Amino acid sequence: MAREKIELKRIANASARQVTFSKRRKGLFKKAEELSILCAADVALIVFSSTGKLHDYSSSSMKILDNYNLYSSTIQKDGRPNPELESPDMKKRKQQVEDISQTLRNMHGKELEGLSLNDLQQLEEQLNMGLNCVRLQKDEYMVKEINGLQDKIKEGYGLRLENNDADESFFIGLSENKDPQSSASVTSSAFNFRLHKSPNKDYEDSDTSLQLGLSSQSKI
Amino acid sequence: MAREKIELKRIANASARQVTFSKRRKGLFKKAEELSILCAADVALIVFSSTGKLHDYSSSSMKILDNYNLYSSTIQKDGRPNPELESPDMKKRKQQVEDISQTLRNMHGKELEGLSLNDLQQLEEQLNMGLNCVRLQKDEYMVKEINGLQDKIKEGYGLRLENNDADESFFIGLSENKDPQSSASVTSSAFNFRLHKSPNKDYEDSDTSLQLGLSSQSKI
DNA sequence: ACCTATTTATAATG
DNA sequence: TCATTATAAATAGGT
Repeated sequence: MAREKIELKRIANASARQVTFSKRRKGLFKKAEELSILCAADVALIVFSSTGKLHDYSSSSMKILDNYNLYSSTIQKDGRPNPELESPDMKKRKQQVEDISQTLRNMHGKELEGLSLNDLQQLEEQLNMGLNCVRLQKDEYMVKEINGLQDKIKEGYGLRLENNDADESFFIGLSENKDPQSSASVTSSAFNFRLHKSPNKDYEDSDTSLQLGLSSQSKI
Repeated sequence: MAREKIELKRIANASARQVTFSKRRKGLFKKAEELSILCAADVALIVFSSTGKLHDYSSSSMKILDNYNLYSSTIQKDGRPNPELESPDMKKRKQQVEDISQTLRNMHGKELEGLSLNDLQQLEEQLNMGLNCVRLQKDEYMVKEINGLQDKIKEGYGLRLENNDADESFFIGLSENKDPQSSASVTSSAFNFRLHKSPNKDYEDSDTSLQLGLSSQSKI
């Protein structure tokens, strides 16, 4: 649109390229604004010059982007996001991950050095309560399993003995505990069966390396 | 740029506005691409029509935006981000928070229903190990404190008795344990002093509501 | 930065 | 949406 038509390819001369960049960038931003006004559209535009300088425009209703998410789009040449220009939203999310991970590491007994005595006692209490719940759940699980197996065996008995007087004393009487909070000090009475474990290791002393999170869950 | 000049304001007629939107959007995207090619610039452009439809362009070196962060910029009119158009990066981060939170809830003995017996045993083991570490750290903390106090008292004695034969049998002999892993089964030997607690509650039965995370840390 | 010949974009219309 | 076309706007090259 000028004295002569130019080919659509990178302008070789660096200073000519810079001049053209300035002119066309201005034009592009103007057109972006016109579009947003004339057509009531939301427009957001980011331009990096070849020297790396950032220019951006966003229409009023997208102004939120300015301090929200648009800056999170500012990827550097290498494809990594620029943390300087990260959105507050992403920053918040990252901080959240960091905080929870720290709590989780503490619950695994790691990085306790900075904690006060009060923190440590709270932590101990939480771990104790968690442990209680887990043991109760484990008990419940196993009680169900055992009852199921007993039912199966009984059934087999019934078939073979044609519903005659089978020796019921074979079976343990187990009742399922629905409410984990109802039995007070279950800690020591909890089953401690070992499954899938080599028998020569004591439970409390197991040197199984600390698993941070269960198999299906994220690493810290 | 046409038969006649138009005023820079929202086009009143809806269908005329739609036509102009189509034409000008096409022009804007063309100019954006030209700028990126001619000037070796990185350009990213997002346009929402007034009907809410999304159009976007990004130059090749910003293509990363397509599956990275640009879509996280797509805020809806109400200012909330649209989860549909969230960046994979943000999705990943959110999932991470969700996963870790789930692990943390499990460690607090919550939402155990879906876990297998194996999961429950792993969890129990982790909690046991964490508890050991926390108790060791607490012991260490208190041993230091006690030693410090004893030193202070000794000092006072020394001043008052002018370094004469004070009754040293008053002091407990305590050694600091630097390595938490070195003493094997500390669980039952750990101190269980209660600080900042009402004395009428038993430790194991405490109905203190479950605190998810320490005071300085995030809620789940 | 400005100038201006020329190209390009596009408003109105069909 | 597509095509036409008169006109406005953008801009390449020169200063």
